[in-house]
Amino acid sequence: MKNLVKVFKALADSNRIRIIKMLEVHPLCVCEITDILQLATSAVSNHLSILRDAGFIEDRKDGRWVDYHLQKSGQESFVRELLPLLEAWLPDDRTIQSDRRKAQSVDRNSICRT
Amino acid sequence: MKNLVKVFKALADSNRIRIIKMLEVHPLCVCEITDILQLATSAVSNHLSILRDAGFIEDRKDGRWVDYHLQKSGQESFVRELLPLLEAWLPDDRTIQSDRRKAQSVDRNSICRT
DNA sequence: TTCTCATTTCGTTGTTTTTCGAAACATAAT
DNA sequence: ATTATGTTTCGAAAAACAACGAAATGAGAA
Repeated sequence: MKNLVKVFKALADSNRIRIIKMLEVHPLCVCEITDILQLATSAVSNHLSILRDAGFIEDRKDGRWVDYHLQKSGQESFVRELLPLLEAWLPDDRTIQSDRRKAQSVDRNSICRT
Repeated sequence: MKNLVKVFKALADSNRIRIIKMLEVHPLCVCEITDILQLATSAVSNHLSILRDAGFIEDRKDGRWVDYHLQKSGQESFVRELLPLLEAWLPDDRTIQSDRRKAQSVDRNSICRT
């Protein structure tokens, strides 16, 4: 029960739903997500840790970046059943469409060095 | 998107999940749910209005009571797809089991007149 | 109508959440 | 080793949320 509430809490925020929907395109690092969401890096990092603790995503070091990707076959059964639903949802949402377009074309090398 | 967040926010609370799981047994009025959750009536009423606004439940007047029931075939597609998942989840949760047992045997006539 | 009683709304309190900027960390590059 | 840079953690401020009791509402019963 506690786990299920944690899973739904993770989904109860529009920025975190945007993150999941852009990770459906392909893995992204923190600075790329920050660039798309237009939030402070610390806020994005916090959202990512909430999604990770709920079982939706996993991180992997890649050079000096940390890539986040969806855990479609993770151990959390709630997540395994919810991710396919989410994948079919919001196909016509303007914000989601724009996010995903940006996710396809971001280049971390040109974006991150402020 | 706004709707989807509203749906997940509605599920991001253990008392509201308990309500949904007990309504799977059969419709209940506010005072019966209050008796099972052991909350103030006003708190239960508020939870019910959040679930109603999200599309999970509907109310119907029955004498001086208001019965709430699940909207399995409602118009909100997110809810229509989520309710079957929820129905399969938490079968072994002690709190849920106890709630559902109580839901089967509550008698509003003996419970409500304080 | 008047009374009763289940339910909703209101006002308040304490907790949780979201966000930011700054500081701390970690790791490549020089 | 030292610097540079992507990420995380910390501390604080504002907003959102859940709970309660009391007052208001509204629909049956008398």
